[in-house]
Amino acid sequence: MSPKSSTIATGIDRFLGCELAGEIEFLAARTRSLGSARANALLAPLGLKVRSYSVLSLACSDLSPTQRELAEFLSLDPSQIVPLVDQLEKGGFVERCADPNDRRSKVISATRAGHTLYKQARLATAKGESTSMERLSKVEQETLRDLLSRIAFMPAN
Amino acid sequence: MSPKSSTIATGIDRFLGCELAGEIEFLAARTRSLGSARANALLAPLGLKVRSYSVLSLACSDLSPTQRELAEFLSLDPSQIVPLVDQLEKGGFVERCADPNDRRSKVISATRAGHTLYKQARLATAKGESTSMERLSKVEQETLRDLLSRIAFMPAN
DNA sequence: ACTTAATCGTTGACTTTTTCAAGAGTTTAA
DNA sequence: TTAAACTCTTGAAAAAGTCAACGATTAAGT
Repeated sequence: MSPKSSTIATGIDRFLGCELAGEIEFLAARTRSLGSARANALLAPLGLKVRSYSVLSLACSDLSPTQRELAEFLSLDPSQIVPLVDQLEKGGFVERCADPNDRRSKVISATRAGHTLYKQARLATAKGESTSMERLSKVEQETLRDLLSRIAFMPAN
Repeated sequence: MSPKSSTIATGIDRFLGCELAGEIEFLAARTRSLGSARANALLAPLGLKVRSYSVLSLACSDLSPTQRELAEFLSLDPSQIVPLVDQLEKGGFVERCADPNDRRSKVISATRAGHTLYKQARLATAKGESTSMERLSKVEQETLRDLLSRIAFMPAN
């Protein structure tokens, strides 16, 4: 047995010590790439992708997000939100409601069916996340979440 | 003064407590998005983007990566490496060398000019990274790097 | 040795994602 | 009341991602 024991050797181990592997932007990119591939696979049976899942998640919150807010929070162009909401609306999972405070905006809220779908989808992403994090202890997982959230919401400056 | 004091209010603060904001995959996506936008802006004067910078970085290591290895390490399709190396080669920063062990492979290595360019580029990305991480202490930064690198290199399973 | 299967870089076609400018309707400020 | 700013939407164009196939080369099976 030339590789250690448990996991499959990927062949990139010899790059682990290189300078690039120490840059958080690179690490974040790889983390996202692996994570979203996994999440997409788990969400596919529900007819969702990571993007549409994210919109559904916010629509299921009690925060009544506008499309503009969805775009900013999800790091997307406002024009990218349109087809995402279109598709969820077509499936009957989400509704565009008039914003009482500002008739320019449209507030996205989940229907009953949307909430039901989200419950299942959330289980899928939670499963993916626990797979991604399986090499970290519970405490480490919370630390990671905290540190990441502190740099993920920096103002544009 | 309605916003606190220092930093610009982005308007997404009210979403910080939502369920999605607690998912690492989402946090990694936002981190990458902010980070690569900043890095691209800093690398642009050098004629590089994050992608080409990453290839150059590995070419400057003493690891003699093949294109296949570059693809795997950078989470890209092998066919995406081709134009990246083409461009760097055209600029005289990188060379495709025959792999003595396997004539199918091509080893990518940096030229003198490539090393020079990389030194400057590395300064740019380091500056971007320190901006990204400015809300974290030095110890926290190292913790984040360690935790992320442990989940960023999981085997495919 | 010889055939078969697998791998590497490359190309080309195709889909998806990203980016950007502009338009119609609405709100805010002057 | 006009002008400027903002929201959603559309459409076009560029960039990125996916995938199958090819020639050249290596590895495996017999």
